[in-house]
Amino acid sequence: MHPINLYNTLTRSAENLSPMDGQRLRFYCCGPTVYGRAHVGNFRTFVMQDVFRRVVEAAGMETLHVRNVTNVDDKTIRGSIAAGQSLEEFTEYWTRLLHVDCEALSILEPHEEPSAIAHVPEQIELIGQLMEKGLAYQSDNGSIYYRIAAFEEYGKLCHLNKSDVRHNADQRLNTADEYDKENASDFALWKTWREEDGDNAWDSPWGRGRPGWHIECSAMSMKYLGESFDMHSGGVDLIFPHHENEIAQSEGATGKTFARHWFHVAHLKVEGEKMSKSLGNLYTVDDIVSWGFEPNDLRYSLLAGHYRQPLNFTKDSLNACRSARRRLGQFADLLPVGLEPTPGFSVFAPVLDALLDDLNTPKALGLLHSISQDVAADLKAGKSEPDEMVAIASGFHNALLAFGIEVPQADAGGEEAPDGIKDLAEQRSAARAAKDWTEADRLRDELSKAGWEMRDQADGYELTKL
RNA sequence: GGCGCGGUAGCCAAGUGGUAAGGCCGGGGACUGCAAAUCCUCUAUUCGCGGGUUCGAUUCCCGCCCGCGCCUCCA
Repeated sequence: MHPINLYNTLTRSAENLSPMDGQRLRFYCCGPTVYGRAHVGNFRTFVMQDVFRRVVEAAGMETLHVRNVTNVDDKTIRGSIAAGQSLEEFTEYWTRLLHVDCEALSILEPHEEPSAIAHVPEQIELIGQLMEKGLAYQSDNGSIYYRIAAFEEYGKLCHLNKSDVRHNADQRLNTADEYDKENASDFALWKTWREEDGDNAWDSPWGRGRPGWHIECSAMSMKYLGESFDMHSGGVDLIFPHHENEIAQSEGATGKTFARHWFHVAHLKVEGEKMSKSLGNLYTVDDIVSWGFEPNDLRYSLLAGHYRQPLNFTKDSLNACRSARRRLGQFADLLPVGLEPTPGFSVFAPVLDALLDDLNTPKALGLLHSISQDVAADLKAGKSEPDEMVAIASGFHNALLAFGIEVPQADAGGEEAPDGIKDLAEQRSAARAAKDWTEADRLRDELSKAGWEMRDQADGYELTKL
């Protein structure tokens, strides 16, 4: 069992991480708000969280992976009302599509996937503890707020001094909500019912209402992982305020360290621009597929940059990654097939080392290519021992699993051509046999116009759908 | 104002106090009737700029220029 070295936002340094209980590495991932299709930016975070899990497991550790879906908030409530559906119906619909996309991207299912709707009692219980400890208070309008002045360590994750916080720095805040708080930086634990909430209200000791956003993650992570666990993660935008507030809620209530290690994934840009609804660049997995790429091309491209660095997502990068994946596929075709895979990375061990070193996926992918080329050169030069090849093929296979990358294989077989296309192809073969190049070229053009590419091979031809 | 990140070939992107991984694109070659695919091969005397430390710096230090992120509900 190798520990993984991972940058910890809390300490601003890379630290070794292994299960604190010596058994399973328990970690929590902040999932999406399910009010629409998840976009490539969301998936950068989810793919990196997935690679974290795969690498940790490849290093011989067991995991307990919890990823929530947020289904009680302004956007889901507004969306469900607009759609004329219950909040459950509405958010279950988008959760199902999330699962479809995750599967397409080879993202492993978390062991638990709790949602806020299903954990209202746990959240109420936690708020009650905070009330008892004087860390929360009820305002005149009935809502419950967290009293950050009472939590000494507030700001330790995002490294902001309370005095340095510029309140409402980017003018996004709805100031109408702000009057009832003792301090502008206090945040809502329980929101009292308002007209626009419709039927979405639960009874609590403080009246009908709904939980605030941050409390669900504190309640659910501690329910499934315990009051203290190994790692907590999400996109960088969650560092403040979401994760800072989770720490305040959880550590305030239990007096114990919440998550030991905080892992945050930098944001994705699209064609050099910030992603935003107004720019219309919140691309989805379906968009990528409609451009003619495979979801795995997207996955590869999300691993092509280091997770702590902003990554620029472009169609060019998808093209590059598709080619790179094909290249790996060509290598895979050289390896023996049908063998019982063995554990271990063999000559590909440096790939795992790079991944264990703060999830250096760009370096690891580079090594995957360069080692593959070395192996291929040895194979072609007849310098490799057949029994070595079993371990090497397994090592390659295991390395791909650690990335969650799939490579196209020659024997995968494409789409079957319809009869009309096959007829044209046969005619062209005949023309070629007769050395009638003009007719052969004409038929190739005709096939191309019909959407099929015909490639001549030594012993026949291959048809590929364009 | 506070905190933080980055500037490496046409593009993407690793990296180290001892002289630049890898991928894509592009060039050349093999193969092919021609293509495509594939294979082989080439492509940064140089790492934003200016100083300093050092036998030696892209890598450490200082200054500057440029770009970016966060500072209350966006992965």
